[in-house]
Amino acid sequence: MISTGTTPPGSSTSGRGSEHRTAVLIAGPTASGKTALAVAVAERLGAEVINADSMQVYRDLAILSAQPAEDERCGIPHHLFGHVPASAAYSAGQWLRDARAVLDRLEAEGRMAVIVGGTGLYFKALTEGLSEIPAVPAAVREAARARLAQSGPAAMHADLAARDPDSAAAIRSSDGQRIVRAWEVLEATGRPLAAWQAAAAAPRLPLSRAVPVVLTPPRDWLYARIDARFDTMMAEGALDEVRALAAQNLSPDLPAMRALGVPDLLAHLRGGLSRADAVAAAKIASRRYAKRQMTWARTQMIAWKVLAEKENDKRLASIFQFLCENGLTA
RNA sequence: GGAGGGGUGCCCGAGUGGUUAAAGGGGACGGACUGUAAAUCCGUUGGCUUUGCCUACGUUGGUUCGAAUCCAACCCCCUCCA
Repeated sequence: MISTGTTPPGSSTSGRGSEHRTAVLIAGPTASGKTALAVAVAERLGAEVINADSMQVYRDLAILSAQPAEDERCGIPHHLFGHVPASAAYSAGQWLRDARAVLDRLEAEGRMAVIVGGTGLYFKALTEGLSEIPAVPAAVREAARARLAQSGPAAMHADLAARDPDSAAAIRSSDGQRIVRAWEVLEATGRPLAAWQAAAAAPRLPLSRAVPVVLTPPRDWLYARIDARFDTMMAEGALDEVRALAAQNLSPDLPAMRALGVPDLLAHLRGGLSRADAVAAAKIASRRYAKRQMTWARTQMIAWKVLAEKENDKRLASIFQFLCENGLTA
């Protein structure tokens, strides 16, 4: 019940000195101002910043994923930004392992972490746990994808249902991506995905040990910022970034190749779309993504503290008030 | 000035007499979500006093039991000829 703006004194979140919170979690839609807020919080706490954004991990997407530039980091150590190549298919599981390693080190040093990003699933994995599932060999993954491409989602779903009814029942027959996932796990491990997921894993950082905040700025304000920011990205060389990506000849299925703006700018470079149309399409895709993020915040981050204001100093004040209530001072 | 084409819901666009509040797409809005999650997928989208009523296919009028669909006039847009 820390989701109601200002937490009244004496509520369940205060006065329990035994639990100490080791990280500030900052989530929110794209272009909501998370990066600047994270640095400001980290500065005051002597903390280090950890990325929780599925696209900012790719070094080839510095501009398009809006990774903080050197001067924006204000000398504070940043982790898991641009640490993997676009040719890699990163994942929530991989992120959780990477984040765990950084958190372990920071905790050993008695230092706090500010974990910031827009990927709801990553935060969920961190705070609620992610089932331990063996890695699926690349050959199996490719075979599963090939099967989807050939038979289509409905037929593959039917095949899955025959072999693994439990997993299939939880997936729509139109959801190719999840069907493939269930299929490849079954193929690789001989055990249904649903069975693996039924075994809960202990979360690395339960919410009770963190200060979780979600930014939920007014939508009109956000959408205007998204548009303006994409124009800035274009001015900063987004097209060159995509050109460099194209030169690598990567599979279009790779996560980095599907980052917001990449498919549209790629289409433009190949002549299928005017620059103006590509930019417009990228902005629309970004707004739709922001909307999904807000839905996630509203429905999945029930216990998070909601920061609806758009001014950074007000956001900071709310966060530090929350910290004080929990016996932490900057 | 002449010939032809066209004006449809927030936008694009199908529809040429009834089963059309009007296909499809886009946008917008709502939602799902345990390893591609900036992904993938689902729903809603004229109004209301909601088994019905009202408003709606450029405008006005007409034909018809019945019109977005046929006719007339007018307004606007595009192409070609002068």
